[in-house]
Amino acid sequence: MQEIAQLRPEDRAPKEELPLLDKLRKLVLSGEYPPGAPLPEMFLAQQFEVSRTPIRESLKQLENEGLVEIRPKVGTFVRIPTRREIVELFQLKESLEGLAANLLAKRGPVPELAELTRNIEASERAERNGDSRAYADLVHDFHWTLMTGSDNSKLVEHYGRLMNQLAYHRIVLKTVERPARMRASIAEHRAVLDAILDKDPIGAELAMRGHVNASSLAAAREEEVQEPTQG
Amino acid sequence: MQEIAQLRPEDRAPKEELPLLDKLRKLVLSGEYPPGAPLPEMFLAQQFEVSRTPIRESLKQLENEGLVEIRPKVGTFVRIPTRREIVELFQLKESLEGLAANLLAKRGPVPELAELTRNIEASERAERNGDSRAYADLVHDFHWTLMTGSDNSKLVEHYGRLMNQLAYHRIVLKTVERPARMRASIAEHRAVLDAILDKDPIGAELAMRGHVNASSLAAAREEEVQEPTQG
DNA sequence: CCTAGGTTTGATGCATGCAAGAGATCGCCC
DNA sequence: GGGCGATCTCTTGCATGCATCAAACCTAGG
Repeated sequence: MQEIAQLRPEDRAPKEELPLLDKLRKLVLSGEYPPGAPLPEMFLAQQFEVSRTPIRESLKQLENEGLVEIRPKVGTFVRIPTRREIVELFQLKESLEGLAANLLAKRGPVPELAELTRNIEASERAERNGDSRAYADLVHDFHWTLMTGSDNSKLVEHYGRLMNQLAYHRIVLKTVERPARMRASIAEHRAVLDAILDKDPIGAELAMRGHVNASSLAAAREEEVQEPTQG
Repeated sequence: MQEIAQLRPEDRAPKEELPLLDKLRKLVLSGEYPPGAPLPEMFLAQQFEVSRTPIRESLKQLENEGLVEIRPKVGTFVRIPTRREIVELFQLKESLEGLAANLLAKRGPVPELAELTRNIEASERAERNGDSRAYADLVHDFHWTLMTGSDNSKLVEHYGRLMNQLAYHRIVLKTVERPARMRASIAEHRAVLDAILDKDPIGAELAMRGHVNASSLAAAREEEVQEPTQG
Protein backbone atom coordinates (compact mmCIF):
# COMPACT_ATOMS: atom_id res chain seq x y z
CA MET A 1 0.00 0.00 0.00
CA GLN A 2 2.99 2.27 -0.32
CA GLU A 3 2.65 3.03 -3.97
CA ILE A 4 -0.72 4.67 -3.61
CA ALA A 5 0.87 7.32 -1.44
CA GLN A 6 2.55 8.53 -4.59
CA LEU A 7 -0.79 9.23 -6.17
CA ARG A 8 -0.71 12.95 -5.72
CA PRO A 9 -2.30 15.34 -8.16
CA GLU A 10 0.92 17.26 -8.52
CA ASP A 11 2.65 14.20 -9.85
CA ARG A 12 0.61 14.00 -12.99
CA ALA A 13 -0.08 16.24 -15.89
CA PRO A 14 -3.02 18.58 -15.32
CA LYS A 15 -6.22 16.85 -16.26
CA GLU A 16 -7.35 17.77 -19.72
CA GLU A 17 -11.04 18.53 -19.76
CA LEU A 18 -13.13 16.32 -21.91
CA PRO A 19 -14.05 17.98 -25.18
CA LEU A 20 -17.69 17.01 -24.97
CA LEU A 21 -18.26 18.73 -21.66
CA ASP A 22 -16.57 21.85 -22.97
CA LYS A 23 -18.71 21.87 -26.06
CA LEU A 24 -21.89 21.52 -24.07
CA ARG A 25 -20.81 24.18 -21.62
CA LYS A 26 -20.00 26.56 -24.42
CA LEU A 27 -23.37 25.81 -25.95
CA VAL A 28 -25.05 27.02 -22.79
CA LEU A 29 -22.72 29.92 -22.06
CA SER A 30 -22.87 31.20 -25.60
CA GLY A 31 -26.56 31.73 -25.19
CA GLU A 32 -27.28 29.61 -28.23
CA TYR A 33 -29.88 27.93 -26.09
CA PRO A 34 -31.79 30.59 -24.17
CA PRO A 35 -32.50 30.26 -20.47
CA GLY A 36 -35.25 27.78 -19.87
CA ALA A 37 -34.67 26.03 -23.17
CA PRO A 38 -34.86 22.25 -22.99
CA LEU A 39 -31.77 20.16 -23.66
CA PRO A 40 -33.04 16.70 -24.67
CA GLU A 41 -30.44 13.98 -24.40
CA MET A 42 -31.45 12.35 -27.66
CA PHE A 43 -31.14 15.59 -29.58
CA LEU A 44 -27.73 16.45 -28.14
CA ALA A 45 -26.60 12.87 -28.70
CA GLN A 46 -27.15 12.98 -32.43
CA GLN A 47 -25.98 16.59 -32.49
CA PHE A 48 -22.57 15.49 -31.22
CA GLU A 49 -22.72 12.03 -32.78
CA VAL A 50 -22.39 10.11 -29.54
CA SER A 51 -24.78 8.07 -27.47
CA ARG A 52 -26.90 9.36 -24.64
CA THR A 53 -24.56 8.07 -21.95
CA PRO A 54 -21.71 10.60 -22.29
CA ILE A 55 -24.29 13.33 -22.84
CA ARG A 56 -25.97 12.41 -19.58
CA GLU A 57 -22.69 12.48 -17.71
CA SER A 58 -21.83 15.89 -19.07
CA LEU A 59 -25.25 17.29 -18.28
CA LYS A 60 -24.89 16.12 -14.71
CA GLN A 61 -21.62 18.00 -14.52
CA LEU A 62 -23.24 21.13 -15.87
CA GLU A 63 -25.96 20.76 -13.28
CA ASN A 64 -23.25 20.56 -10.62
CA GLU A 65 -21.77 23.75 -12.07
CA GLY A 66 -25.14 25.44 -11.80
CA LEU A 67 -25.60 26.01 -15.51
CA VAL A 68 -28.46 23.64 -16.20
CA GLU A 69 -31.21 22.12 -14.19
CA ILE A 70 -32.24 18.49 -14.38
CA ARG A 71 -35.81 17.78 -13.47
CA PRO A 72 -36.11 14.03 -12.87
CA LYS A 73 -38.15 12.20 -15.42
CA VAL A 74 -38.88 15.48 -17.16
CA GLY A 75 -35.75 16.80 -18.77
CA THR A 76 -32.76 19.10 -18.63
CA PHE A 77 -33.15 22.84 -19.06
CA VAL A 78 -30.85 25.82 -19.28
CA ARG A 79 -30.96 27.29 -15.83
CA ILE A 80 -32.33 30.71 -15.10
CA PRO A 81 -30.53 32.36 -12.21
CA THR A 82 -32.71 34.38 -9.89
CA ARG A 83 -32.13 38.04 -9.27
CA ARG A 84 -31.11 37.15 -5.78
CA GLU A 85 -28.49 34.67 -6.93
CA ILE A 86 -26.95 37.33 -9.15
CA VAL A 87 -26.58 39.64 -6.17
CA GLU A 88 -25.09 36.82 -4.15
CA LEU A 89 -22.62 36.00 -6.89
CA PHE A 90 -21.51 39.60 -7.11
CA GLN A 91 -20.89 39.62 -3.36
CA LEU A 92 -18.77 36.52 -3.72
CA LYS A 93 -16.97 37.98 -6.69
CA GLU A 94 -16.00 41.02 -4.68
CA SER A 95 -14.58 38.87 -1.92
CA LEU A 96 -12.67 36.50 -4.19
CA GLU A 97 -11.15 39.23 -6.32
CA GLY A 98 -10.20 41.13 -3.21
CA LEU A 99 -8.43 38.06 -1.97
CA ALA A 100 -6.62 37.69 -5.27
CA ALA A 101 -5.38 41.28 -5.13
CA ASN A 102 -4.29 40.73 -1.56
CA LEU A 103 -2.35 37.58 -2.39
CA LEU A 104 -0.76 39.06 -5.48
CA ALA A 105 0.43 42.06 -3.49
CA LYS A 106 2.25 39.69 -1.17
CA ARG A 107 4.05 37.87 -3.96
CA GLY A 108 6.60 40.46 -4.90
CA PRO A 109 7.85 40.88 -8.46
CA VAL A 110 6.10 38.44 -10.76
CA PRO A 111 5.42 38.61 -14.50
CA GLU A 112 1.77 39.32 -13.86
CA LEU A 113 2.60 42.80 -12.61
CA ALA A 114 4.03 43.82 -15.95
CA GLU A 115 1.10 42.25 -17.71
CA LEU A 116 -1.34 44.23 -15.59
CA THR A 117 0.57 47.41 -16.34
CA ARG A 118 0.41 46.74 -20.06
CA ASN A 119 -3.26 45.89 -19.71
CA ILE A 120 -4.10 49.24 -18.15
CA GLU A 121 -2.20 51.10 -20.83
CA ALA A 122 -4.02 49.17 -23.52
CA SER A 123 -7.32 49.82 -21.78
CA GLU A 124 -6.66 53.55 -21.85
CA ARG A 125 -5.94 53.38 -25.55
CA ALA A 126 -9.11 51.41 -26.16
CA GLU A 127 -11.10 53.92 -24.14
CA ARG A 128 -9.65 56.85 -26.10
CA ASN A 129 -10.42 55.09 -29.37
CA GLY A 130 -13.90 54.20 -28.21
CA ASP A 131 -13.18 50.55 -28.92
CA SER A 132 -15.60 49.06 -26.45
CA ARG A 133 -15.06 45.57 -27.78
CA ALA A 134 -11.33 45.63 -27.12
CA TYR A 135 -11.98 47.35 -23.81
CA ALA A 136 -14.30 44.58 -22.66
CA ASP A 137 -11.70 41.97 -23.53
CA LEU A 138 -9.04 43.88 -21.63
CA VAL A 139 -11.22 44.16 -18.55
CA HIS A 140 -11.75 40.44 -18.73
CA ASP A 141 -8.02 39.87 -19.04
CA PHE A 142 -7.23 42.22 -16.16
CA HIS A 143 -9.40 40.34 -13.74
CA TRP A 144 -8.17 36.95 -14.85
CA THR A 145 -4.53 37.98 -14.79
CA LEU A 146 -5.04 39.19 -11.26
CA MET A 147 -6.66 35.88 -10.38
CA THR A 148 -4.01 33.64 -11.84
CA GLY A 149 -1.39 35.96 -10.40
CA SER A 150 -2.68 35.17 -6.94
CA ASP A 151 -0.96 31.82 -7.32
CA ASN A 152 -3.87 30.06 -5.64
CA SER A 153 -5.31 27.38 -7.89
CA LYS A 154 -8.28 26.72 -5.63
CA LEU A 155 -9.18 30.37 -5.69
CA VAL A 156 -8.98 30.33 -9.47
CA GLU A 157 -11.10 27.21 -9.56
CA HIS A 158 -13.88 28.69 -7.47
CA TYR A 159 -13.67 31.95 -9.33
CA GLY A 160 -14.07 30.10 -12.59
CA ARG A 161 -17.23 28.41 -11.40
CA LEU A 162 -18.56 31.71 -10.21
CA MET A 163 -17.75 33.50 -13.44
CA ASN A 164 -19.39 30.80 -15.49
CA GLN A 165 -22.64 31.66 -13.84
CA LEU A 166 -22.05 35.38 -14.03
CA ALA A 167 -20.75 35.36 -17.59
CA TYR A 168 -23.93 33.62 -18.42
CA HIS A 169 -25.83 36.34 -16.67
CA ARG A 170 -24.02 38.96 -18.70
CA ILE A 171 -25.09 37.27 -21.87
CA VAL A 172 -28.66 37.08 -20.74
CA LEU A 173 -28.92 40.72 -19.81
CA LYS A 174 -26.30 41.92 -22.26
CA THR A 175 -24.75 44.07 -19.60
CA VAL A 176 -22.07 46.37 -20.97
CA GLU A 177 -20.15 49.11 -19.27
CA ARG A 178 -21.12 52.54 -20.40
CA PRO A 179 -18.47 54.95 -21.66
CA ALA A 180 -18.93 57.08 -18.56
CA ARG A 181 -18.03 54.11 -16.40
CA MET A 182 -15.02 53.09 -18.47
CA ARG A 183 -12.73 55.88 -17.36
CA ALA A 184 -13.58 55.42 -13.70
CA SER A 185 -13.07 51.70 -14.05
CA ILE A 186 -9.62 52.16 -15.52
CA ALA A 187 -8.67 54.49 -12.70
CA GLU A 188 -9.80 51.86 -10.22
CA HIS A 189 -7.72 49.23 -11.98
CA ARG A 190 -4.74 51.51 -11.71
CA ALA A 191 -5.38 52.08 -8.01
CA VAL A 192 -5.44 48.33 -7.47
CA LEU A 193 -2.22 47.84 -9.37
CA ASP A 194 -0.52 50.73 -7.55
CA ALA A 195 -1.35 49.15 -4.20
CA ILE A 196 -0.02 45.82 -5.43
CA LEU A 197 3.19 47.43 -6.65
CA ASP A 198 3.49 49.11 -3.26
CA LYS A 199 3.25 45.66 -1.66
CA ASP A 200 0.17 46.80 0.21
CA PRO A 201 -2.09 43.72 0.41
CA ILE A 202 -4.80 45.38 2.45
CA GLY A 203 -4.85 48.43 0.26
CA ALA A 204 -4.95 46.26 -2.83
CA GLU A 205 -7.79 44.19 -1.45
CA LEU A 206 -9.82 47.23 -0.47
CA ALA A 207 -9.23 48.89 -3.82
CA MET A 208 -10.24 45.76 -5.66
CA ARG A 209 -13.34 45.28 -3.59
CA GLY A 210 -14.33 48.86 -4.13
CA HIS A 211 -13.83 48.40 -7.84
CA VAL A 212 -15.86 45.21 -8.06
CA ASN A 213 -18.56 46.74 -5.94
CA ALA A 214 -18.74 49.80 -8.18
CA SER A 215 -18.91 47.60 -11.25
CA SER A 216 -21.63 45.53 -9.69
CA LEU A 217 -23.66 48.59 -8.91
CA ALA A 218 -23.21 49.79 -12.46
CA ALA A 219 -24.35 46.41 -13.75
CA ALA A 220 -27.34 46.48 -11.43
CA ARG A 221 -28.22 49.92 -12.70
CA GLU A 222 -28.05 48.59 -16.24
CA GLU A 223 -30.53 45.93 -15.27
CA GLU A 224 -32.87 48.53 -13.87
CA VAL A 225 -32.82 50.24 -17.22
CA GLN A 226 -33.47 47.05 -19.11
CA GLU A 227 -35.95 45.47 -16.73
CA PRO A 228 -37.60 48.21 -14.72
CA THR A 229 -40.40 46.08 -13.39
CA GLN A 230 -39.54 42.86 -11.72
CA GLY A 231 -40.96 41.29 -8.56
CA MET B 1 -41.78 30.87 -25.44
CA GLN B 2 -43.32 32.71 -22.55
CA GLU B 3 -43.84 29.78 -20.28
CA ILE B 4 -40.18 28.93 -20.04
CA ALA B 5 -39.58 32.29 -18.42
CA GLN B 6 -41.39 30.91 -15.42
CA LEU B 7 -38.77 28.25 -14.99
CA ARG B 8 -36.93 29.91 -12.16
CA PRO B 9 -35.19 27.94 -9.45
CA GLU B 10 -37.01 29.86 -6.75
CA ASP B 11 -40.32 28.57 -8.05
CA ARG B 12 -39.61 25.00 -7.17
CA ALA B 13 -38.74 23.12 -4.06
CA PRO B 14 -35.02 22.93 -3.33
CA LYS B 15 -33.53 20.02 -5.17
CA GLU B 16 -33.15 17.01 -2.93
CA GLU B 17 -29.75 15.46 -3.34
CA LEU B 18 -29.73 11.94 -4.62
CA PRO B 19 -29.11 9.42 -1.88
CA LEU B 20 -26.53 7.50 -3.85
CA LEU B 21 -24.27 10.50 -4.35
CA ASP B 22 -24.52 11.32 -0.67
CA LYS B 23 -23.63 7.80 0.31
CA LEU B 24 -20.61 7.75 -1.94
CA ARG B 25 -19.48 11.15 -0.73
CA LYS B 26 -19.81 10.08 2.86
CA LEU B 27 -17.85 6.96 2.05
CA VAL B 28 -14.96 9.12 0.91
CA LEU B 29 -15.25 11.81 3.57
CA SER B 30 -15.53 9.31 6.38
CA GLY B 31 -12.11 8.01 5.50
CA GLU B 32 -13.44 4.50 5.13
CA TYR B 33 -11.48 4.41 1.94
CA PRO B 34 -8.07 5.94 2.53
CA PRO B 35 -6.57 8.49 0.15
CA GLY B 36 -5.32 6.78 -2.94
CA ALA B 37 -7.62 3.80 -2.51
CA PRO B 38 -9.23 2.58 -5.72
CA LEU B 39 -12.99 2.83 -6.16
CA PRO B 40 -13.90 0.23 -8.80
CA GLU B 41 -17.30 0.81 -10.35
CA MET B 42 -18.21 -2.88 -10.26
CA PHE B 43 -17.44 -3.16 -6.57
CA LEU B 44 -19.43 -0.07 -5.64
CA ALA B 45 -22.26 -1.19 -7.89
CA GLN B 46 -22.83 -4.42 -6.05
CA GLN B 47 -22.05 -2.69 -2.76
CA PHE B 48 -25.05 -0.40 -3.29
CA GLU B 49 -27.05 -2.89 -5.33
CA VAL B 50 -27.31 -0.77 -8.44
CA SER B 51 -25.73 -0.96 -11.85
CA ARG B 52 -22.54 0.75 -12.90
CA THR B 53 -24.34 3.61 -14.63
CA PRO B 54 -25.55 5.56 -11.58
CA ILE B 55 -22.25 4.82 -9.86
CA ARG B 56 -20.38 6.33 -12.77
CA GLU B 57 -22.52 9.46 -12.71
CA SER B 58 -21.95 9.92 -8.99
CA LEU B 59 -18.23 9.37 -9.29
CA LYS B 60 -18.06 12.04 -11.96
CA GLN B 61 -19.78 14.41 -9.57
CA LEU B 62 -17.30 13.59 -6.86
CA GLU B 63 -14.49 14.24 -9.29
CA ASN B 64 -16.03 17.61 -10.02
CA GLU B 65 -16.12 18.25 -6.28
CA GLY B 66 -12.46 17.40 -6.04
CA LEU B 67 -12.88 14.39 -3.79
CA VAL B 68 -11.88 11.64 -6.19
CA GLU B 69 -9.78 11.41 -9.27
CA ILE B 70 -10.75 9.52 -12.39
CA ARG B 71 -7.86 8.32 -14.49
CA PRO B 72 -9.26 7.36 -17.88
CA LYS B 73 -9.18 3.67 -18.64
CA VAL B 74 -7.46 3.04 -15.33
CA GLY B 75 -9.87 3.69 -12.50
CA THR B 76 -11.21 6.05 -9.87
CA PHE B 77 -9.21 6.78 -6.74
CA VAL B 78 -9.73 8.74 -3.55
CA ARG B 79 -7.93 11.96 -4.19
CA ILE B 80 -4.93 13.05 -2.17
CA PRO B 81 -4.79 16.81 -1.78
CA THR B 82 -1.36 18.32 -1.94
CA ARG B 83 0.09 20.35 0.86
CA ARG B 84 -0.15 23.36 -1.34
CA GLU B 85 -3.85 22.84 -1.99
CA ILE B 86 -4.51 22.70 1.73
CA VAL B 87 -2.84 26.06 2.18
CA GLU B 88 -4.83 27.46 -0.71
CA LEU B 89 -8.06 26.17 0.74
CA PHE B 90 -7.32 27.77 4.09
CA GLN B 91 -6.71 31.08 2.36
CA LEU B 92 -10.06 30.75 0.64
CA LYS B 93 -11.72 29.72 3.88
CA GLU B 94 -10.47 32.85 5.58
CA SER B 95 -11.88 35.03 2.84
CA LEU B 96 -15.27 33.31 2.64
CA GLU B 97 -15.82 33.24 6.38
CA GLY B 98 -14.77 36.86 6.59
CA LEU B 99 -17.36 37.67 3.98
CA ALA B 100 -19.99 35.75 5.91
CA ALA B 101 -19.25 37.67 9.09
CA ASN B 102 -19.40 40.90 7.14
CA LEU B 103 -22.75 40.10 5.58
CA LEU B 104 -24.23 38.88 8.83
CA ALA B 105 -23.20 42.07 10.58
CA LYS B 106 -25.18 44.02 7.99
CA ARG B 107 -28.35 42.03 8.48
CA GLY B 108 -29.51 43.35 11.83
CA PRO B 109 -31.38 41.22 14.32
CA VAL B 110 -31.76 37.69 13.02
CA PRO B 111 -32.20 34.40 14.88
CA GLU B 112 -28.65 33.40 14.07
CA LEU B 113 -27.30 36.00 16.48
CA ALA B 114 -28.96 34.34 19.44
CA GLU B 115 -27.81 30.98 18.23
CA LEU B 116 -24.22 32.17 18.02
CA THR B 117 -24.48 33.57 21.53
CA ARG B 118 -25.76 30.27 22.85
CA ASN B 119 -23.04 28.50 20.91
CA ILE B 120 -20.28 30.46 22.57
CA GLU B 121 -21.73 29.85 26.01
CA ALA B 122 -21.95 26.15 25.30
CA SER B 123 -18.39 26.19 23.98
CA GLU B 124 -17.16 27.71 27.23
CA ARG B 125 -18.93 25.00 29.20
CA ALA B 126 -17.42 22.32 26.99
CA GLU B 127 -14.00 23.84 27.41
CA ARG B 128 -14.34 23.94 31.20
CA ASN B 129 -15.51 20.33 31.22
CA GLY B 130 -12.73 19.29 28.91
CA ASP B 131 -15.27 17.81 26.54
CA SER B 132 -13.26 18.15 23.36
CA ARG B 133 -15.78 16.16 21.38
CA ALA B 134 -18.64 18.51 22.15
CA TYR B 135 -16.33 21.45 21.66
CA ALA B 136 -15.40 20.32 18.17
CA ASP B 137 -19.06 20.00 17.24
CA LEU B 138 -19.78 23.46 18.60
CA VAL B 139 -16.94 25.00 16.63
CA HIS B 140 -18.33 23.32 13.55
CA ASP B 141 -21.80 24.69 14.32
CA PHE B 142 -20.50 28.19 14.98
CA HIS B 143 -18.89 28.47 11.58
CA TRP B 144 -21.87 27.00 9.78
CA THR B 145 -24.36 29.16 11.63
CA LEU B 146 -22.33 32.17 10.66
CA MET B 147 -22.32 30.99 7.07
CA THR B 148 -26.01 30.32 6.75
CA GLY B 149 -26.64 33.53 8.66
CA SER B 150 -24.94 35.46 5.87
CA ASP B 151 -28.10 34.82 3.87
CA ASN B 152 -26.05 34.18 0.75
CA SER B 153 -26.82 30.76 -0.70
CA LYS B 154 -24.02 30.93 -3.24
CA LEU B 155 -21.52 31.69 -0.53
CA VAL B 156 -22.80 28.72 1.45
CA GLU B 157 -22.58 26.57 -1.65
CA HIS B 158 -18.96 27.42 -2.35
CA TYR B 159 -18.10 27.14 1.32
CA GLY B 160 -19.61 23.67 1.38
CA ARG B 161 -17.47 22.55 -1.52
CA LEU B 162 -14.43 23.99 0.15
CA MET B 163 -15.19 22.38 3.49
CA ASN B 164 -15.73 19.02 1.88
CA GLN B 165 -12.14 19.07 0.81
CA LEU B 166 -10.89 20.46 4.09
CA ALA B 167 -13.03 18.21 6.27
CA TYR B 168 -11.50 15.42 4.34
CA HIS B 169 -8.09 16.80 5.10
CA ARG B 170 -8.94 16.96 8.79
CA ILE B 171 -9.81 13.30 8.73
CA VAL B 172 -6.64 12.40 6.96
CA LEU B 173 -4.39 14.27 9.33
CA LYS B 174 -6.67 13.95 12.36
CA THR B 175 -6.14 17.58 13.18
CA VAL B 176 -7.62 18.55 16.52
CA GLU B 177 -7.40 21.79 18.40
CA ARG B 178 -5.26 21.55 21.45
CA PRO B 179 -6.62 22.63 24.83
CA ALA B 180 -4.35 25.63 24.82
CA ARG B 181 -5.89 26.79 21.57
CA MET B 182 -9.48 26.24 22.70
CA ARG B 183 -9.70 29.18 25.06
CA ALA B 184 -8.17 31.56 22.55
CA SER B 185 -10.48 30.27 19.86
CA ILE B 186 -13.55 30.92 21.98
CA ALA B 187 -12.39 34.45 22.69
CA GLU B 188 -11.99 35.00 18.97
CA HIS B 189 -15.47 33.71 18.34
CA ARG B 190 -16.77 36.13 20.93
CA ALA B 191 -14.90 39.01 19.31
CA VAL B 192 -16.49 38.15 15.98
CA LEU B 193 -19.94 38.01 17.49
CA ASP B 194 -19.43 41.26 19.38
CA ALA B 195 -18.53 43.04 16.15
CA ILE B 196 -21.58 41.56 14.46
CA LEU B 197 -23.82 42.67 17.32
CA ASP B 198 -22.27 46.13 17.04
CA LYS B 199 -23.26 46.14 13.38
CA ASP B 200 -19.63 46.54 12.45
CA PRO B 201 -19.20 44.59 9.20
CA ILE B 202 -15.55 45.48 8.69
CA GLY B 203 -14.68 44.72 12.29
CA ALA B 204 -16.53 41.42 12.08
CA GLU B 205 -14.78 40.49 8.88
CA LEU B 206 -11.36 41.33 10.24
CA ALA B 207 -12.02 39.48 13.48
CA MET B 208 -13.23 36.45 11.60
CA ARG B 209 -10.28 36.45 9.25
CA GLY B 210 -7.92 36.75 12.14
CA HIS B 211 -9.61 33.83 13.80
CA VAL B 212 -9.55 31.62 10.74
CA ASN B 213 -5.96 32.53 10.11
CA ALA B 214 -4.99 31.68 13.68
CA SER B 215 -6.81 28.37 13.42
CA SER B 216 -5.10 27.61 10.15
CA LEU B 217 -1.73 28.29 11.64
CA ALA B 218 -2.58 26.04 14.55
CA ALA B 219 -3.64 23.32 12.17
CA ALA B 220 -0.45 23.73 10.18
CA ARG B 221 1.55 23.44 13.36
CA GLU B 222 -0.30 20.24 14.14
CA GLU B 223 0.78 18.91 10.81
CA GLU B 224 4.36 19.78 11.51
CA VAL B 225 4.15 17.70 14.63
CA GLN B 226 2.59 14.78 12.89
CA GLU B 227 4.62 14.92 9.72
CA PRO B 228 7.92 16.55 10.55
CA THR B 229 9.57 15.60 7.29
CA GLN B 230 7.78 16.43 4.11
CA GLY B 231 9.17 17.93 0.87
C1' DC C 1 -67.89 26.33 -23.01
C1' DC C 2 -65.34 24.55 -19.08
C1' DT C 3 -63.70 20.84 -16.28
C1' DA C 4 -62.25 16.15 -14.86
C1' DG C 5 -60.50 11.72 -16.00
C1' DG C 6 -58.22 8.38 -18.77
C1' DT C 7 -54.93 7.71 -22.39
C1' DT C 8 -51.05 8.51 -25.16
C1' DT C 9 -46.62 10.24 -25.80
C1' DG C 10 -42.21 11.44 -25.07
C1' DA C 11 -38.60 11.89 -22.16
C1' DT C 12 -35.54 10.15 -18.62
C1' DG C 13 -33.35 6.31 -15.30
C1' DC C 14 -31.17 2.30 -15.17
C1' DA C 15 -29.38 -2.32 -16.58
C1' DT C 16 -26.57 -4.73 -19.62
C1' DG C 17 -23.26 -5.97 -23.42
C1' DC C 18 -19.26 -5.19 -25.95
C1' DA C 19 -14.92 -3.04 -27.28
C1' DA C 20 -10.63 -0.58 -26.14
C1' DG C 21 -6.91 0.57 -23.42
C1' DA C 22 -3.57 0.60 -19.43
C1' DG C 23 -1.00 -2.01 -16.37
C1' DA C 24 0.70 -6.33 -14.61
C1' DT C 25 2.41 -10.73 -15.41
C1' DC C 26 4.93 -14.09 -17.45
C1' DG C 27 8.27 -15.86 -20.56
C1' DC C 28 12.13 -15.27 -23.64
C1' DC C 29 16.47 -13.68 -25.00
C1' DC C 30 20.91 -11.77 -23.97
C1' DG D 1 20.57 -12.82 -13.40
C1' DG D 2 18.72 -8.78 -15.75
C1' DG D 3 16.27 -6.45 -19.38
C1' DC D 4 12.77 -6.55 -22.83
C1' DG D 5 8.55 -7.77 -25.17
C1' DA D 6 4.12 -10.05 -25.89
C1' DT D 7 0.18 -11.55 -23.71
C1' DC D 8 -3.43 -11.37 -20.56
C1' DT D 9 -6.46 -9.53 -17.34
C1' DC D 10 -8.98 -6.06 -15.25
C1' DT D 11 -10.79 -1.80 -15.66
C1' DT D 12 -13.28 1.85 -17.83
C1' DG D 13 -15.99 4.10 -22.03
C1' DC D 14 -19.70 3.87 -24.70
C1' DA D 15 -23.89 2.01 -27.14
C1' DT D 16 -28.29 0.12 -26.70
C1' DG D 17 -32.78 -1.72 -24.83
C1' DC D 18 -36.45 -1.65 -21.67
C1' DA D 19 -39.15 0.02 -17.73
C1' DT D 20 -40.88 4.10 -15.54
C1' DC D 21 -43.02 8.28 -14.99
C1' DA D 22 -44.44 13.23 -15.77
C1' DA D 23 -46.90 16.05 -18.74
C1' DA D 24 -49.77 16.95 -22.55
C1' DC D 25 -53.80 15.55 -25.08
C1' DC D 26 -58.04 14.01 -26.09
C1' DT D 27 -62.60 12.86 -24.81
C1' DA D 28 -66.79 12.60 -22.16
C1' DG D 29 -69.76 14.71 -18.86
C1' DG D 30 -71.83 18.74 -16.66
